[in-house]
Amino acid sequence: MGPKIKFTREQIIDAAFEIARAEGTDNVTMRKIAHRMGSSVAPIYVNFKSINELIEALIEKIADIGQQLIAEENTGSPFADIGRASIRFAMEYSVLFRDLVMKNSRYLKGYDEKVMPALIEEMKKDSDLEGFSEDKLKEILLKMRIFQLGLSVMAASGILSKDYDMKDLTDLLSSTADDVILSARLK
Amino acid sequence: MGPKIKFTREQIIDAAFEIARAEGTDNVTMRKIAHRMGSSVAPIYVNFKSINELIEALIEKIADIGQQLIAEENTGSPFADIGRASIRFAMEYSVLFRDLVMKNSRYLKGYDEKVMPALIEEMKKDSDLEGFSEDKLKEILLKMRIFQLGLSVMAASGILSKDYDMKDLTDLLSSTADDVILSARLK
DNA sequence: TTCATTATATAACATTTGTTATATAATTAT
DNA sequence: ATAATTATATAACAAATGTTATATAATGAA
Repeated sequence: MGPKIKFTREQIIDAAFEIARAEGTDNVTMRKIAHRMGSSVAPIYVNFKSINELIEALIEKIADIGQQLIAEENTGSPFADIGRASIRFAMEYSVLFRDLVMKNSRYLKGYDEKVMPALIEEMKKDSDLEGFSEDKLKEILLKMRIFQLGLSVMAASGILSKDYDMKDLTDLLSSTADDVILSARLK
Repeated sequence: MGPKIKFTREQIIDAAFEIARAEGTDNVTMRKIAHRMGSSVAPIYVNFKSINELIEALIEKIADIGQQLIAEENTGSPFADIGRASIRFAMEYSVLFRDLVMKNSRYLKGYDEKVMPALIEEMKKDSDLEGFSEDKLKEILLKMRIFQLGLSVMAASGILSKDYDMKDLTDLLSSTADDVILSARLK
């Protein structure tokens, strides 16, 4: 009963994603999505009640991509993997990264709070971090989250010279991790 | 020759600033500024050719306020002063800070490039930093700029728990500075 | 085959915003 | 005092956008 569906919910989100990736989530409009799909706005309103609902779904997709990047970085140390994934996200999706940090930080916050306890557990198994109290581990993690965020923002905002590539940034990240850990060791 | 001027360029920028402070630069409109001043849009168009020109002037005012905060933090160590000023800016003007970092990072970049050499010179006079090569000083400065940015973004984005106050953040900043310097000392 | 359903297209409407044309009135030069 | 100047107000226009009403046509059920 009814014609075949030509435009799915997923296609709509994908189209929105491509626009957001290039222009930011603020520049995603119903008509732009429709134009990119070669449709009118009608199929969009069948799948989403409003533009807000659509943007909400889009933000979730963006967050999912962040997760996917983390899953791809798999060196066995989740601590370092998340750092690298964050920097990759900031470099490859700089516009979206800025959107996420600037206007949807609740996603970062929520993710942080969800992952932190697991990271602390991972840190306890790390031989480099043996003998530290739980509080000390938390302090180290906090400092590294802060550094990682600063580095990601710099990469996404073009504040850093273009000379820095992915390797330079991850080296900087691990060098600073060493600094923080070494200094904690000596106290 | 003509009626008295009731709305100056400065008043216009001030009104725009208050709107931007609360709602972000994207939400500054001609009509909102006019309404806040109790005028029509006419006086604005006498002083600015377009909304873009006005926003440009607004961004400059925002950057000026950043400068002013730095000037107010005067402990003799520009290195630390800038860090504290950045955090204060992020906390007191969180919406504007995010605007500046995420959409107008060229201002930060330009400021950075202008101030970096002077900061390096200051670092050379710092007794805590005696004996380091110029390259080593640059690395330390870079790491601290990154950490400071991350901390400011966290403060501005509400990613950090509300428990952290200005003192906690500056303590965290100087503790990490110690980490980086100590670690550099040991290499 | 015929008809109900519904995915899609089109077009209209309301709102917001930048911008401009026109009118008004206050001030100053003469 | 009169006239020119101009700061301001008002209103209109155009463009962009979200949203909705209506029309069209494709599909499956009867």
